[in-house]
Amino acid sequence: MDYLKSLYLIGVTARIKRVSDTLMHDARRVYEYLDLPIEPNWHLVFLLLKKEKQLSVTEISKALKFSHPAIINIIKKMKASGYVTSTTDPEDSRKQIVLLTGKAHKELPNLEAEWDKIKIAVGAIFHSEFLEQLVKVEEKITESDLLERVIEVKTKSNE
Amino acid sequence: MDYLKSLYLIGVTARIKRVSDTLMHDARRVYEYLDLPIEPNWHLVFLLLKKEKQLSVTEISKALKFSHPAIINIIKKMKASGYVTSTTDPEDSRKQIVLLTGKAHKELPNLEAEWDKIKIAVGAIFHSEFLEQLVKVEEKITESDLLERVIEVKTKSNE
DNA sequence: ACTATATTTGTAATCGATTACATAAATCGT
DNA sequence: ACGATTTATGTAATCGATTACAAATATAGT
Repeated sequence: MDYLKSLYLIGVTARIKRVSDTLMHDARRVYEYLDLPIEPNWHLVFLLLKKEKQLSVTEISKALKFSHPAIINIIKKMKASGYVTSTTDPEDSRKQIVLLTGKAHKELPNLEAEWDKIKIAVGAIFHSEFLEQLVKVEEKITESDLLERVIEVKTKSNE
Repeated sequence: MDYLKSLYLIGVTARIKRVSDTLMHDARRVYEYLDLPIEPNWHLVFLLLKKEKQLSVTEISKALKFSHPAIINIIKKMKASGYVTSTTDPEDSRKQIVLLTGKAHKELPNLEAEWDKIKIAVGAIFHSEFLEQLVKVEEKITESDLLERVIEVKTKSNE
């Protein structure tokens, strides 16, 4: 009864987008419900900076695979909320070095307790079999993206 | 070396979004490359209307799981390109009945030949094992969304 | 040393789609 | 039959993120 599912390969892109959008939307609702004083996106920045101590904007954008303007925007908001500070790199004055504040470190244990709850809920939706398949899809896309594959198909069809 | 992958369940949402965004973006590039006179989104509307002959805006939005303003926008553009027409339902003057034009039916075979190429390329990225896992994820989300699951986890943790 | 190129950051414009809001028409309950 | 509610379409505002553009600094090649 699900039209998109009935299309198999034709509908798969739309279905992935639907899952993705639903998840992003629900994540915001979860953060509101849990009364977390941060946005879902900040989560990954927190974890990354906790691990790496200090990183430039570009380094964060590469690690999280967001565009750099997206990271600049997130950092701006996190700074306004007092969770990060940034200083100009003395060795390369183009770079902004971003790091967590004392407030961030103080609140991290509480945030982590809440993130653990979300993680359990996420784990109930995505089992390891899905994760394994997702890795394979990511590898396929990295190996050759959709356009390259279409070009290949088209080339072969013209032989 | 991939930070998001190293996070497993914490990064899975961001990774799905990345796959989804990449795919949507690549689809546009593919349509440009193939010189198709339509937008990727129209594909599903074409197929749906071909099958059902005529549908209202709401029926299309439900079948494709897009918001109704998104469908209105797509239909507006498809109409401007001469692929669909719409008339007011004589039995319910609120409804717009949308159907494919002669031009659409005439061009469908060519479009379908191009869509087949894309389908082969998509099939090389998403194997049946992924599709099976995706169905399970969709079922899990339909069964209980992320917020409900977090509420459940939280309730249990307070016992 | 100097010029061309690459990198980093920041801002503006754009995009695709959603939620919120508005209006008209149909349906339901009394 | 009529008022209240639901449904369908349409528009505006908003959103999150991207691409395009700009400016400053660092690096590389000659």
